[in-house]
Amino acid sequence: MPAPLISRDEVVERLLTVFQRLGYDGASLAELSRGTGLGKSSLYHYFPNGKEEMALAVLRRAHAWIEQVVVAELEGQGSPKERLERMLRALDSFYAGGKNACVLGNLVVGGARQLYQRQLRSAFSTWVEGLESLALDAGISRRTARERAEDVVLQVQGALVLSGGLDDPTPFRRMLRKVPKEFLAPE
Amino acid sequence: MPAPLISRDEVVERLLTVFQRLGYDGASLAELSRGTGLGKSSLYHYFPNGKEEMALAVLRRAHAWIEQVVVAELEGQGSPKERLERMLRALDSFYAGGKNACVLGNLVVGGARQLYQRQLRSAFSTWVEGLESLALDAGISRRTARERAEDVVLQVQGALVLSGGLDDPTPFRRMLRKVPKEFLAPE
DNA sequence: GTCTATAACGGGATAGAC
DNA sequence: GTCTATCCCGTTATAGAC
Repeated sequence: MPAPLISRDEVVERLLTVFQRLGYDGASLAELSRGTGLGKSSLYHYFPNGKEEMALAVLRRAHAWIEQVVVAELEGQGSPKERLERMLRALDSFYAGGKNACVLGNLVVGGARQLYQRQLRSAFSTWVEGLESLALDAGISRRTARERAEDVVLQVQGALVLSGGLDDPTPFRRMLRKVPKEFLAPE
Repeated sequence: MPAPLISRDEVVERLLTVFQRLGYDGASLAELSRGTGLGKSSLYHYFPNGKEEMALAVLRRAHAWIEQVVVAELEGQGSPKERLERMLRALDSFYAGGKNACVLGNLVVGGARQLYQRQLRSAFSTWVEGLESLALDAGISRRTARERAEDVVLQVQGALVLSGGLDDPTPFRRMLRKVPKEFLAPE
């Protein structure tokens, strides 16, 4: 039995980019096949439950990425400002400067919403809680910390929608500069 | 020839709620039929080019709503603060306190994005420009006015995504209270 | 304008060979 | 693990009666 040409993680990564572009309902098996370079049968070998399982794997991958990259940066070395800016740089790169959409945001739409509400909630919560911890580290009061944490995620998501709608990455880039000032402002 | 039971405007309005819930790819003709109470044939009577034309009509309706409700409130009577708050109340009612999604936001996803980029851009622009005018009225400098206007739309969209993802309308409600303070703050 | 029926197509999913 | 072939169903779309 020949070793797979690409790892399962790599497959999930590629599936993610398809769901990110097209959303759940828009991501046909044909596109998922094209995007991964695997035939449909191979996809079903990896994911016996089909598309539903693929999206689930993608959401788990997104959650892991939030934990291992986003939150990890927030909990890393340096001042709160430096840590926040490292997280924003990771987002900037992941979202290609505002040209890509957010998988989570795109999976909140349509058929996927009901199917994956728990996973979505969990992923967003992890992200918010990571930011909340950072705010507390920065000496922000407990109540304000939660609000500012939610505000960051809210502004990232909103910037992606607006930049997508205007077909112009400017709002996203401006958001990246604005967020640190607001997040760390004295109360 | 019997008069139609509901007006074309009413049909478009109902189509809008379906696209708002399910996005473009998720809105099947069966759902559009259910949502309007019209048979498929009747839908094709109103929209000979099918779903593509339905979504176009919905986007035109959304644009008209932005002009005739959102921007109209911004240009209405009263202080800038009052006018902004009237717009936010209109949004609160339209989005059902954060429980509904935004049609525009949901049509930025998937197959619809390429198809309707011009209309989306135009709708978002009208909204931003209405807010920009209000900011200028309120004595905000030209440069800041544009940024604050974009920030409002960005925060509305972000709040809808986050509230949708967390399945909790709290972020949306908090955004409604926060926006007027930021928008009209001294520079 | 609306209905029933149906064509034409694409989507998700499976079977079995290799 | 991957391929080819195929099935079934939902979806889009059209035709024609009323």
